[in-house]
Amino acid sequence: MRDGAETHQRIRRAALQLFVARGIDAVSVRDIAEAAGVRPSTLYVHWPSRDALITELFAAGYAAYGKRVAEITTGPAPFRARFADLVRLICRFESEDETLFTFLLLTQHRNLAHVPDDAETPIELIQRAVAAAIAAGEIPRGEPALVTAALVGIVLQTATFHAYGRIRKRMTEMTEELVTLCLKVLAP
Amino acid sequence: MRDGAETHQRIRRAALQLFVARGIDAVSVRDIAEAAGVRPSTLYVHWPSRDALITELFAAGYAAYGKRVAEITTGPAPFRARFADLVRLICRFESEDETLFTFLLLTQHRNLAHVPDDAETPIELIQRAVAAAIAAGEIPRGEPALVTAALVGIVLQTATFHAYGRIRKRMTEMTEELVTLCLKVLAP
DNA sequence: TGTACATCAGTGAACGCGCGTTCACTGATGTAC
DNA sequence: TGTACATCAGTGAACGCGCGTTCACTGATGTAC
Repeated sequence: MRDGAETHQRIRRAALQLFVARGIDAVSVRDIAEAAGVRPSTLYVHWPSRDALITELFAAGYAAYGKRVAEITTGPAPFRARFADLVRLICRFESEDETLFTFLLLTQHRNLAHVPDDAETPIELIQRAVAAAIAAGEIPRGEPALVTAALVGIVLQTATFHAYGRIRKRMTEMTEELVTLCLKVLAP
Repeated sequence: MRDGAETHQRIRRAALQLFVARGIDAVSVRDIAEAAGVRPSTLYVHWPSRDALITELFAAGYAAYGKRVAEITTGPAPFRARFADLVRLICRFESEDETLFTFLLLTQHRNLAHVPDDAETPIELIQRAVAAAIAAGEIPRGEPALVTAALVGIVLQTATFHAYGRIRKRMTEMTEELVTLCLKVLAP
């Protein structure tokens, strides 16, 4: 009955871990409360609803992530260098908080509707940078959306394989191999 | 009260469409029944449970798909030719039944646990072919799981973009551009 | 330092609701004679 | 062709359950004097 902020964090962590392990819909308020060592009603001291907790978890992770993606994609460096940095950022982000990254990765579709309209998605930022690089002749011609899908797909599918245990190596150990693979796609 | 087989199919179709549109967990037995024009209890004439319907939908699609993937990946042609054919197969499969393909694509994680153990997943088949091609010196050296993730990621992320309306072109219109992108990854 | 009070994180018991599911039943269709 | 019966896809009403959520209450902590 004392440190509300500490309890708040404990519930967030418990919820995140359960969501990643079982999928959001398979986790009840009672499950989260039990894992956090509180009673179900305590969640309503900190959030107005189960959904608000989910949205907060997603929005918080997504905001931090999107901001750093925006800084890199809109920078002044050549496109290939920027994209290589982006891959490194994603791998670092994954290693810093694997649970949060996996949560964002596996629940992106369900939650993207909650992202404010004015905040552009990382995908949109990347696609715009790809389109600009194609227009400037920096990288080979191609449908921008398709090239973006290919680049993003290489990285996210690897992260997915990693999340499901199909790849045991840590993302940070594969960073440069991923960069190489992406640069191959961008080769003339 | 007559043609059971026709009703069976109508329920399958209704369920598939709702699952793709809203996500499996957001669709109730009552929703499916209403969309199929029957009463909820009718579903239990055709399946023992809601879960059995889901598993059947997934297993049926997955079996047909997996079989064709197995034929191509284990064929005698050079690896690059086989993989190009695989990309063409996936694009054709997507066009033949977009709803079924999207269902398999978006629910793969949830459902892969239901696939019988002796049936190898398409991913495993592809990864084994990749590993063999690397060992034979057909394609550049690299971690087989990572190369597989890159190749699969290019195709599936494109399909995901398409499923979410980010790419308007049909998959069959992008087949050869996808093949080209994948072959770039496999370039020496 | 000791007492009285305010605050507010956390609780316990209960709520209404929609869910998946059951089962005795109906009645249209196919079959036998 | 007409009648009696068997089949079985589909129904209607009801079930128990677990869910998210509410709210009056508790009691440890911080503050005022």
